[in-house]
Amino acid sequence: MAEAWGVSYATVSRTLNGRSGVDPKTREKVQRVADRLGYSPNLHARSLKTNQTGIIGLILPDISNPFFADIASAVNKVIYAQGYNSILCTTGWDVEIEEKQLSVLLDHRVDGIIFKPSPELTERYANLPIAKVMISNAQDRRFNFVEIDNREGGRIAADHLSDCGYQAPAFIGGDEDSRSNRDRLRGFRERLKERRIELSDKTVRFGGFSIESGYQSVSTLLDQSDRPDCFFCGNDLIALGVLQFLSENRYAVPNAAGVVGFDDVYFSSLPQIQLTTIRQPRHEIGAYAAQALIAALENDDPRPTTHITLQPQLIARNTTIRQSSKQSQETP
Amino acid sequence: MAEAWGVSYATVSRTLNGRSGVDPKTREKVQRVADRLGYSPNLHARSLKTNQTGIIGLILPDISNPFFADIASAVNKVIYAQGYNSILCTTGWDVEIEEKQLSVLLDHRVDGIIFKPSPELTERYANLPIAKVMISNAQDRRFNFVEIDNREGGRIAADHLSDCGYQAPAFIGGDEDSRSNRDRLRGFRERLKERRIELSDKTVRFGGFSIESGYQSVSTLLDQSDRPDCFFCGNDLIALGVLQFLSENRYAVPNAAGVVGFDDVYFSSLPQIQLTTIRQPRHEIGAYAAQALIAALENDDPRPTTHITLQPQLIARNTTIRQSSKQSQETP
DNA sequence: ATGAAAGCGCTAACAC
DNA sequence: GTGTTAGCGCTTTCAT
Repeated sequence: MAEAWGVSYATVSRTLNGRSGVDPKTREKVQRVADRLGYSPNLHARSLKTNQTGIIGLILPDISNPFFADIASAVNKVIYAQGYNSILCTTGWDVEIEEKQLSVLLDHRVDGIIFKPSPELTERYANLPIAKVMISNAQDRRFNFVEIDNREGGRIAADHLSDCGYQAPAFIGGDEDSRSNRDRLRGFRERLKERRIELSDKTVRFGGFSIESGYQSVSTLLDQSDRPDCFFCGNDLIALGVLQFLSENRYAVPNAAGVVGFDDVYFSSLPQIQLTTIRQPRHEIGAYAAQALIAALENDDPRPTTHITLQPQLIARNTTIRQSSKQSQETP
Repeated sequence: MAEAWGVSYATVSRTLNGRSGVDPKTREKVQRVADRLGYSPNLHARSLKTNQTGIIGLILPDISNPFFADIASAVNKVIYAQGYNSILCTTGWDVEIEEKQLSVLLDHRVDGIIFKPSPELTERYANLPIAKVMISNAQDRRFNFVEIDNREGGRIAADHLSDCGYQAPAFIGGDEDSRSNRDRLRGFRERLKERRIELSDKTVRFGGFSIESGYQSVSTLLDQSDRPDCFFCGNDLIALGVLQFLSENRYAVPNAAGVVGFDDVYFSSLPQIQLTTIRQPRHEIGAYAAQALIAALENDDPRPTTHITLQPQLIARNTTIRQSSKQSQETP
């Protein structure tokens, strides 16, 4: 701000930051000049001095995936309200890009980060001397985290498919390295076992978290001799791919084949889709994560304090056989 | 970087930025120390000096909308590759928030911005002394812009619905203030007129760009005495809302009612949806915008040079009556 | 090839 | 209530 005006820089700073100790008249005068000049404070200079940037870093795999888009959206809503902004980094599920992006965020001296890590990078994140919140995963109490009880989600799916009377379940996952996916499979398998249904390795497939991947996997599974009669999918995109293949190949859903997704992306509820799925409260994930980060930012004790495990929920729709009984239906 | 090591800051700077004029031995030594210390350059300090931040601002209405999510995704992909990062700001279609976010970006001294403006703020953007690319809209040659020929999109829809034999078209738009929406309506109406079909004001409705809005609007339209037999919707979300209502109320699509969307969001192609729509090349929009911005950044002449108008395309699927003839079908 | 030093725009003592 | 000033971590002349 041009100091061509008759006050010192200190006074300007005090005024513009609403600090006390400025004569109301001076304050008003400065404010007017600032407005007239369209003054915009240089946040970099401020950051240099204060070691605060008002920016939080968000590392997510893929924002074209509505699941992450909604999380990002919820995070932003919360942090905007607190005067923060975010730099969103997407990794495309690529570890190297993720590492690179992380460095960039650090170079930008973000106040904190919210991230969905690839497993390989967990240690790297753990050692970061910065406020952070991890989304999903690992029950690693070195972090603040917000996660979904994926194992329970798997159990819920197993119960439901079994209740529906399906006999030959299959699991179609995304990335095999994904911890959340493994947990879903684990819960699925263990609950099936309790119900005396075996989930053989031949009916477990991994691909990616995409429509195409689901389409591919189900095509392979139905080529085998022991055909599954139902599919628990790692996410809704995969399930949509499965449904697409089933529809194209004239498999009757839900009677000839049941499909359960994971996430409850918003279009899963459309009348034309009506996908039975395990809902993750995406908005809550993002909102809680943001709140946790802001709490960490305002807390000088660096030890993690937030460990939130959110419960998934069965949303029974039309891609599995309707049960008359006690299930939770979409419209109770 | 602690200067506890026997070289001057200048040498460190030269080394780390790959400037010439450093003895290879010194260079290596410095590099090693930097690596060992996990040195992370303070980008704010650098920015203060260089007036460059390597950050570009992205202002979009709503990232939960897959249309904008895909644009953001494409933008990021391109700018990452050039060593830039982005701050993504979402406005929730709220002008005040948009203005606020814009100020924040300016305070952060972003190198440039890519934005989808609300009409009220266009002047504000125009006066910004910063590299910028506008997405969609206004044919305003004061800007670099990447836009869709919305009017042509409306004409295409009119041609198609008319070819299908529908007689009583309706238009269900999003925000009435949206220029792109008005252009679609304009093209729609003018082409209908050429074909001797009148689009009365009673069959034109606006709401928002959401499923709920489409659902509401169609319900009102079908309550009227002159019932439309087909709907051209401002975007695919609206169309999905329309389809939902139609499905719940047992209107047979496409025979009793035709529906055309706009955007071709990826789930519109699902077997269960098969929405006829006017495709916008979302990825191209984002990619071109990013390229244009980078070009502007590297060009010291501030005058806008990029004016790209992308053509929408009819994707005929199952929510309109199939034509045997010359239409462009999804799978030719 | 390297160092010294100024200065980017701001904040926060500290003095008056 | 206001001004002076040091310094945040860098880049970049200008000397040497």
